[in-house]
Amino acid sequence: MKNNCSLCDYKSAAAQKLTQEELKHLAPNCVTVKFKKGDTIIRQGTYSTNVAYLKKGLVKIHIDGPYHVQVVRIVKPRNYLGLPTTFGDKINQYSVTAIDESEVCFIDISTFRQMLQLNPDFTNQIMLELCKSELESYQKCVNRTQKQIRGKLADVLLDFSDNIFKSDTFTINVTQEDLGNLVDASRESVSRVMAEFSKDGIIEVKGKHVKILDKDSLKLISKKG
Amino acid sequence: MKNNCSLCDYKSAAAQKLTQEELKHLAPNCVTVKFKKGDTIIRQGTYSTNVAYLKKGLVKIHIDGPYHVQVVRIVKPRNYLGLPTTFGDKINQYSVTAIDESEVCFIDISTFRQMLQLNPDFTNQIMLELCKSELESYQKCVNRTQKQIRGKLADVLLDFSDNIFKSDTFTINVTQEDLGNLVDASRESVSRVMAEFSKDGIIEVKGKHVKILDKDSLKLISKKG
DNA sequence: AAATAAATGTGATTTACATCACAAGAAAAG
DNA sequence: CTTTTCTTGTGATGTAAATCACATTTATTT
Repeated sequence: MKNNCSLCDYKSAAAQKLTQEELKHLAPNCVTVKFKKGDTIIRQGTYSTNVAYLKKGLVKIHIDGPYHVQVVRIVKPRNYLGLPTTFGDKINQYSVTAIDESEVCFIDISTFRQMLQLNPDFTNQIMLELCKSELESYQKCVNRTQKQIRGKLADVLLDFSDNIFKSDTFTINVTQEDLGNLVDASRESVSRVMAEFSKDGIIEVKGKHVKILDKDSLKLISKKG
Repeated sequence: MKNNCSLCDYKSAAAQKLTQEELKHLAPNCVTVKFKKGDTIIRQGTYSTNVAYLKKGLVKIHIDGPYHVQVVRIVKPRNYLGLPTTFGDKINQYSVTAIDESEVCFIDISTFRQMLQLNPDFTNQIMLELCKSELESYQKCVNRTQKQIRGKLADVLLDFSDNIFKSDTFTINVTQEDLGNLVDASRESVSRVMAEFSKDGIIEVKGKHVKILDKDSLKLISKKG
């Protein structure tokens, strides 16, 4: 697909720091690829050759653990997907899979490096994002290991509502097994807790469609476990 | 303390990319501070105003979790301590405490930013380290949540032996409570597992002094749980 | 539309740890 | 050197959540 990065409506915060000149140079060195639900965008263990950037859709980042997969996080558009794995290691340390139909822009790594060399504002923004996501991953890990399932599921529901879908009603295109892998619980436990939340009138579930009825209760459960 | 960064024997991989000129500029903008065992180097919740770099000693990075502290990791010299917390947020998102007597170099953040602007090799190295540590934190989180205590303790002992002390005998200046917070277990469980490892002839413990007798067993336990 | 596969719901059972409770050692403070 | 505080060891008890085992519902394929 022929690109014109200058006109791209989905520029990252970092790319917005680039000059017209630099964007013109970027255009021939990146490709946009569409993925269907369930498609693998990045596969753990393969060589990482490009920086991936999510323009549209929704994806999950996941790692093969010693016993089962762990879903590290759900990522929404306007975020880079493979920065640490592209820069930090030649081999991808995690997989990325489309949850909804998605559009990903793959940027040639040496071109990306050139941008870093040329434009300090760009670099600064990228570093900021790297740092933020590292801090976030520390915090997430603490919650994962210390909170119990009810609290973690409440967190996830709040995250979906507040950050990802920005709405009290949303459709989660992931199985309960995925949710389990996201909060380090078995799918049975997820099922039970979701049923409990429903029964208590905190959420309303119709298939994959979720409506949050009582956000305050969720916040309380998130805090108190 | 008056600095001469050019002559510094503890330069980071990144700082080694700096020119004499740049090092000269760096010198008046950083201070080296000594810390005794138990001293707080960075305190979660306070403003972060400097980049911290560990020259000598040993420190732990820890976060206050919802129920108890989590020791994120033990850091050995020639590593930055506060990059994500300094760049990613105005407020420190974690604490750093000296485990052994330590020397930390505090670098003024605007000077550090200048280096990033001036020297792309420096920047590249810093970014590499950021990415690596993010990947590492993903991996650690997976292990933390999926392995059981025996496996996690084996990991820690192997990490001490292979990476931190680079010796089969070492002195861990941390309590079993700390070890518990490092592997997400109670201090009682740590005590029990250590006793078990001792009984099985895998390690020899005399107070805080540990000798690894059977590394292969540890590796096996690390893998199989 | 029928057949097959995938995802969920729910009870019964098991388990790895936490927590509690207290004893005994080791360090630090007086 | 003695007292107090911190750290460790070890049993008994409790518990959140995994696992097992099916039943049932919802998708997908043919």
